[in-house]
Amino acid sequence: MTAPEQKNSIQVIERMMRLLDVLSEHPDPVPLKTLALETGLHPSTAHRILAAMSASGFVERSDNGVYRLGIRLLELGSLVKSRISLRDTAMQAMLQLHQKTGESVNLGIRDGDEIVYVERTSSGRSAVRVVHIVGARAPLHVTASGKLFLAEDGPVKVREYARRTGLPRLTSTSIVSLETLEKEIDKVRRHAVAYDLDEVENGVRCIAAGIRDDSGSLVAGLSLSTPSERFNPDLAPIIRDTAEQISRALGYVPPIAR
Amino acid sequence: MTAPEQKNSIQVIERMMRLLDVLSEHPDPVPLKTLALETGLHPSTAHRILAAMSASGFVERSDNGVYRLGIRLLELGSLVKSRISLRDTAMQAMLQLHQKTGESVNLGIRDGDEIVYVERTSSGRSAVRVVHIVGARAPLHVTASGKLFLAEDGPVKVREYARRTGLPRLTSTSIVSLETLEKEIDKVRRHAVAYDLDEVENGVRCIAAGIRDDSGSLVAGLSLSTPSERFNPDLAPIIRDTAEQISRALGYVPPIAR
DNA sequence: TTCAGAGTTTCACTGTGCGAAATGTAGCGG
DNA sequence: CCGCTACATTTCGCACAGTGAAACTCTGAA
Repeated sequence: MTAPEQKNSIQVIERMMRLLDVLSEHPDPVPLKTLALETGLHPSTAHRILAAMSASGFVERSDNGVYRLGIRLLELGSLVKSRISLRDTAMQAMLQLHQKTGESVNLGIRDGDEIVYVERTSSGRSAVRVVHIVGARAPLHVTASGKLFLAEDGPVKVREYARRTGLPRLTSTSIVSLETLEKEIDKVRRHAVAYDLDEVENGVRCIAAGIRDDSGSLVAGLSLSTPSERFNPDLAPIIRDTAEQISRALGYVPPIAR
Repeated sequence: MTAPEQKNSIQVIERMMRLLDVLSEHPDPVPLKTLALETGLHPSTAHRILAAMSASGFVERSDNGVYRLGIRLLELGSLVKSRISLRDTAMQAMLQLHQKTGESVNLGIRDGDEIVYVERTSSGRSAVRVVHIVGARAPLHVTASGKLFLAEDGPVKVREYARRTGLPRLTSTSIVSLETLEKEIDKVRRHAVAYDLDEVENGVRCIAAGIRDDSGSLVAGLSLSTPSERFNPDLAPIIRDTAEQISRALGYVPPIAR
């Protein structure tokens, strides 16, 4: 089997896509016969592929035997949407912030007990290394963005996080006691901004503010990283403003003043 | 080839779904090696299936060779969403309820033993996170909407549900015994309204009422979610009225008063 | 430059997906 | 009720489509 057609091609998957295409063209549920006709597949072949897709939720088969697109597509589609809109929306604002400040700007999202950096504007001036590279991860309690998520969690979850992780030390200034962490988190909550002062990597400091989506959820941390000697806390308001700008673009509606 | 495994099963499609599952669990793009490891597939097999999915838009492969879920899933997912016929009908009433109460309103439908959230009005005031995101799922017995569906099932099916799922605990207040669940379901039946008191997510409470279609079937749960400290059971009648309004619009005819 | 690791391509092999045929089901009309 | 039709579902022998191992290529780090 060396046909040139084999390149980038698996027959079953292509047939499956054809079935999904036909289903997507029909507003109403579709019977097997129609699907077989419009895809050109043998009815028993179509039947079997539809059964496999039905088992995985890609297709839904009702009692009277008609098929429509299934709920798994909605779930996966929602993931795609949420992952695209955050990055695309954030990137422009990040580049502007980068130009204003001359420092690297990072976008970090939460994955369990860690921050994962998913976007970054590059800066020739930055001495920042390993930690803030796209794809890199770091524990919540030593990163500015991570502290935002812990502040969102509330005291019980912060304690659970501390117990679960043991608050590992990365540098001599890392927070390693629950008491210190809780105090830090309180400050984060009050100021809606967080700092990382040489806590994850020696010689690197960050300021971060939270990005929220249309449901009000904290979905990412926007952080500015600088070498320690260039650290400037006066940049906090501008970082907060940028994060708020991105949040609004994501559909976030700030709380009514109380 | 007569293995019992063949029932409802096509190996390539199952492998494809496994790859999609892994990608859905990773917020960031994933390299081939990781995908092969986490799915247990041989790298060349994974590579080929990913290439086939990439050709159809189910997966997107970037220049540096990492993979993420693709745009075709968003397209198909949007179709699924738009075709849930109750969506348009419900949305207007949901927005009104949202305005009246200032809280987030969710529309959840049943998929087997879980509730899937298919619509949501956003609220800047809500601290609600992961669970009620569009596309998210949660077990029936710990969600207000889910309890409506269990009440509709009847005692035999509720017992089967409990046996089948083991009533997994999500929080310290989750219902985990059949006896407690049956009592709760009885209350739901009597009041035509259901509650979720920190049972699926700490710090979040819901009130839900059922939406019925023209055949009288329960087709969705309309729920109002609030942070626990803002929980107000006095909102139950207004939620019930809104659900009834939507039901009527779907052609539901209430039973003759008795 | 070399080397290691990841990604990509090739190919012999076999078991998985295939279509034809048989069987089952539902609805309709007499 | 029975017979018919159309569609759906299941069965099964078969061959080719999908497979994994090996070879090859590429990339980045030392």
